[in-house]
Amino acid sequence: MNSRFLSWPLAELGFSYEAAVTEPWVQVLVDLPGNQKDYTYAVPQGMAVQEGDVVTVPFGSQTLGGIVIGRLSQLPQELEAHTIKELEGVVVQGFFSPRFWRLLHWVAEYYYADLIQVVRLALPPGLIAKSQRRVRLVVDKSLPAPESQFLSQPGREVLNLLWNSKTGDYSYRYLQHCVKRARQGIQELFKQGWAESYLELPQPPRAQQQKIVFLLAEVGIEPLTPKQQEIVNCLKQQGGELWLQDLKQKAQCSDSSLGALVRKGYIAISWQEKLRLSHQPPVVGDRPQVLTPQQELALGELLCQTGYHLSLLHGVTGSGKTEVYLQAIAPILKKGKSVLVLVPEIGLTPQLTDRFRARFGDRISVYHSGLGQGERYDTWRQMLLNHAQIVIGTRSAIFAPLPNLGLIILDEEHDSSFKQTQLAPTYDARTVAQRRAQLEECPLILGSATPSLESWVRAQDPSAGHTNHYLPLPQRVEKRPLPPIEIVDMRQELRRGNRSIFSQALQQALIDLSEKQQQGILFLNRRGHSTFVSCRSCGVVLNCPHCDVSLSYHYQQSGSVPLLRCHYCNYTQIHPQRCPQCQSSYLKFFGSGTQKVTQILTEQFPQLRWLRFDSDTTQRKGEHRRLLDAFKQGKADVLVGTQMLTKGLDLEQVTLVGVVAADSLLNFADYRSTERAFQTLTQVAGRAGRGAEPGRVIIQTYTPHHAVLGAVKNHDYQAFVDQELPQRQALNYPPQGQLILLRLTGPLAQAVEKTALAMAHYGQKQWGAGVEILGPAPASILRVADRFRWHLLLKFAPQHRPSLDTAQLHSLCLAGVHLAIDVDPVYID
DNA sequence: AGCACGCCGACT
DNA sequence: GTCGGCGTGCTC
Repeated sequence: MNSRFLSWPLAELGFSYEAAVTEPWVQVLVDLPGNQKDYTYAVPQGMAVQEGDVVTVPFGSQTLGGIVIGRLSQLPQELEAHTIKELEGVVVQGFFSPRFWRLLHWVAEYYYADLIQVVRLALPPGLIAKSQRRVRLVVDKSLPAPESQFLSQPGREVLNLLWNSKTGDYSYRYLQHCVKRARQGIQELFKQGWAESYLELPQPPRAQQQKIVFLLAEVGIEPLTPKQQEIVNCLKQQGGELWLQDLKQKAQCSDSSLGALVRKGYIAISWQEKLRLSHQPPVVGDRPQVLTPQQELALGELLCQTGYHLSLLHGVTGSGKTEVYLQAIAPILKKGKSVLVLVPEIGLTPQLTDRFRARFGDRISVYHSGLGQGERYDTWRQMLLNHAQIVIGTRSAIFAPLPNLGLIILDEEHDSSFKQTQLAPTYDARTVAQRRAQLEECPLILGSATPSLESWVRAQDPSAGHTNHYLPLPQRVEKRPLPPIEIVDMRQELRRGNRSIFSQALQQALIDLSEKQQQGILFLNRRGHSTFVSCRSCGVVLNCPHCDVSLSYHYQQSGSVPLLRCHYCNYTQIHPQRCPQCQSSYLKFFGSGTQKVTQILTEQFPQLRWLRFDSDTTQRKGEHRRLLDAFKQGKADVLVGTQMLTKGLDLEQVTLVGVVAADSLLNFADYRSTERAFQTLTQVAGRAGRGAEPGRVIIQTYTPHHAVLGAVKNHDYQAFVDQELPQRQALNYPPQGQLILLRLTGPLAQAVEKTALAMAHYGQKQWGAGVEILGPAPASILRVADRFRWHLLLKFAPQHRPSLDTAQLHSLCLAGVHLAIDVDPVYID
């Protein structure tokens, strides 16, 4: 008997035997790429199932893996009982530990996201090897072959194939690829009782395999349709073999057209183990270094922590935070526990991973979104093994399923890439890390030269008792000085007749650089050549057709076509010869980007060799590292780049840092702009003088008396806090108050605006006086990629956090309008 | 992911 | 009409 039949009467009569009877249905997140829904299954009698168990379920014609995300005592209304299938079996019990499961629930609740979206973050793609449907002969092969006149053509072909194979057994899929209308043929064999279908049990996860497509022939007997020809051409161009996924994307085709090609014998599809590319260059082993007294002090404090603790390691640039991490990790590993290290971007910090690897060897694994599928799966499997290890990863690695966690470290904790902005859940790895550390009862270390105000306040919070610690490292290692910072007033340069983008001081510093054979960095936060193009005759500015922003001018190299590109939606067009409005040929470029700076360098300082380091030049995988290695080996004198330069690069030979224009950092409109400007400038300044030679920093600006510049110049974090914190407190912004941003977007301006107004109206009634609603207001750039954007900002004291009814909010959205809920937003644009 | 379904054009 | 080709949408 089946538990469904036993349970129904109870449910219908409204009995609840909660303690004695487990719920008859479960919600299962099926392991399906891109699937957002959960599916309901019946629990067979005698099967003990819990949240977090990995199960196999029948799904369509296949058997798939999934994870139980909830139990149901009642069937959802829209489902009919007879459509519900039973769970097939439990593969692993207690796959997520109860505390990890609680973390996921907490994240879903805090960020107003569906549990399913959170669970997905913690699961690797291809959770379970899918079980295969197979067909095998059940006739005795020592007897003569069965009479096949009862069969149709496909039936005969299938029988033939099976008969001639050694085992009389093929996968359903293989038969279908070999034989036209194989389905029909197989059915006939079943009817005759000559064959049966069975499920190959799910294998324990094996080496990750992917489908690969081989080109067998360019010309064949059967003619091709244009679509098929296109696929063949595409495959040929790629060298005759390509991963199925890539081919489908490149040739824009579906599997039905590929199936046709297989039948015609042009291509073959098979499984192949995906190459794992994590062959890292070997690193020389290294040993713990002698610590400075300050490092010693901080480490001492960290080493005596047991249970949950939060420490802010506030170390100025070059103060040796990494060495403190390394020495804090060693005893944790000795105790047999694992360590999670989060960094903003793996690609930007190869030095950090190298350093860890040099110290701890193969106990390190790296986990981030840039990994290939197989690599990621392997790393993830590795993490489940219960031995002490270190995982270094980016934001999503905070959900790494490490059992027995002994320490979490967030390096460069101020970095905004720890916050997910667009996709739900809009989590902040810093916040999640704190919660996870509490649940795992382990210490958390936040490290930065420029801590976020939130973390700084939290670390000093007297009400937190003795769990919160502020650990300063105010000096650089080996008594190296922090570089002196000069603020240069560009208005005066102009008055003195210097129209160059380089001030006198910076020009002289660049000349010195080449004479002393030293290296320098030039920073500005604009890529491309010019930020906008305008017509001198009619004054028109060339704008993106899809966004309310100007197009940037990109000039790659002499010989290539100059382009106009939108930095918001990546729309690209060829730079026109003439003004599209008045046909004049006087188009002028304004605003400097990295390309223009390198161009001017070539003109004015031909002896200096430069490298450009921004998202245009580092798009290809491994390009970061290649550029940095080239620079380190002295193949260039100057590194010209954007924001990326600020992220923890440790380049010992750099003595000069020039900020070409600080103003674009100072003039942002949102409440964090001052904090961001302070962080960016301090970080980029910190790249200078990290080696034996002292450094020098030149910051060019049109607003030299801006208060932030004063704090940056004096390396004075406290001064920055003293200016900024009172302002935040006065207006109830974080860290005092809390924010939730409701982002509304849609293709129709009116619909978005109306929705925003309706939502504000609803909120006023619903959320009470403790919640201040700012807006609704159009975003600073109203239209991006043909979507209009409106915002609603909720501001409240932590105790007045509203409970948002997300279903209700979504129902307020007019047709085509999308709502994204961003809790603790970092950018409000 | 895989499979059915339905639409479309080419051919009996 | 029928068949193959091909995109779309559903799977508890």
